[in-house]
Amino acid sequence: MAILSEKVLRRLTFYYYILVDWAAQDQTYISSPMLAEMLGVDDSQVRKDLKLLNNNGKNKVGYEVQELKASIEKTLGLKRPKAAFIIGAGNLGAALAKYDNFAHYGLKITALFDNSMAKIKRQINGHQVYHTAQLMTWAHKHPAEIAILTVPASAAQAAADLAIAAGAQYLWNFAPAVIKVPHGIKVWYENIMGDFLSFTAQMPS
Amino acid sequence: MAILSEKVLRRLTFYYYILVDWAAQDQTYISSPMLAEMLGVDDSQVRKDLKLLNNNGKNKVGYEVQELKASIEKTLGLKRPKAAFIIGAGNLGAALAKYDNFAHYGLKITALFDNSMAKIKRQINGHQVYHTAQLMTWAHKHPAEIAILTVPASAAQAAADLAIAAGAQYLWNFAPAVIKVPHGIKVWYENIMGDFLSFTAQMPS
DNA sequence: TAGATTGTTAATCGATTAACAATC
DNA sequence: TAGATTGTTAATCGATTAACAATC
Repeated sequence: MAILSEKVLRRLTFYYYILVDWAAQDQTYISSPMLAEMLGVDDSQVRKDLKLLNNNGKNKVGYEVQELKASIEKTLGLKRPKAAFIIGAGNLGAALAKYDNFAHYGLKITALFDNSMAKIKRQINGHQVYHTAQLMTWAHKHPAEIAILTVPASAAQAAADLAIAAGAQYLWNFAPAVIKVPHGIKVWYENIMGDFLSFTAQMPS
Repeated sequence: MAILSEKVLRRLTFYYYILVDWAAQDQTYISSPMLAEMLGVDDSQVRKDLKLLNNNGKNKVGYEVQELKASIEKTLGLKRPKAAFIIGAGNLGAALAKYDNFAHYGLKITALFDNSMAKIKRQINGHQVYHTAQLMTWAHKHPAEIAILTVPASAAQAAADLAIAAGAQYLWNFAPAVIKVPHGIKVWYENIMGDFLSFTAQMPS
């Protein structure tokens, strides 16, 4: 299968949300114009996207809901287990550690790390919080390919460097900061504050 | 000023993060090749973006850091106060209510609302949690243009309908669900789970 | 001055939309 | 059958990159 663009992947997740809903309501088929209307995109776009996953629709009725759902699950790797540690045990880090839904999507949180002595030794939703100085040793015993960075902007680069040294190859960065990483390391900017700003920038002043 | 595309706005937030950092280090100028390198985009892209804000660079030295920072702050409306209520006082809602940084970006949380009796009457970071049945009355006295939806997917549509009835025109939706809204209402999908899925879909299986 | 940088136009690239024959 | 829908190609649209004269 060809590599899917970020745009396509993002739409796939929206199709998926809708399919989960339709499956729960025992709907058998869904058509491209229906999906298109719900997402606000063109229906030919939907058909193209689904064709990329080698799904075939039926004329007059559309696509089989269960089949399509399974196909997106496979493409997005929902069944593939992935381990991650969290650096930054503040509010956001804790919220993510409490978010049990991650497990449904294949993500397993191994532990949290923080610089603050006040936070270590606590447990959050069954996950232990350790001092960052222990991360290298921990990651050696519990390898994780993903690091979740929920630190302040000023600590983001140091956290990224540490995560990479500990073997993480995918950084999910929630800090409002641009970080520099070696070639081959992937960074996803979960730019919540930035998203908010671009959202509100649409408002009339 | 022309309406800025979502792509441009997103880049502006990244420039902003860098400028905050450079300003803190008392740097006077920054050039487009420097910004481009940090963001991984073309330098002509940077110059185009900055030109959209009517910023003028100086040959040989680049752009004035403080001036550019102020200009982006103005464009993104960081100084314009905006009120929001949160529907869903679970972990994510609580994390957002605790995130004091919002205030720096002009967002004021007025209150939280939840369906669960167990959660109401609590305070989170000084913000009161009320029952959703009280939202209409509350919003009448404390109008807010933004509603932050941090409910489970199954409750997303109902929360959206309620928020709109209460006068919100901008919905910041953290629930993994596609919602239907009347024309004129803006929705921003903060698709954390979806972002994670598109991120990990890049991984080799 | 020489050389780095801006501002801007033209070229390229990729994503979205339109259109329509084929299908059941 | 008639009509809704798929699958796919062509056309359009928008965003990114390349190129370079002008500048200080």
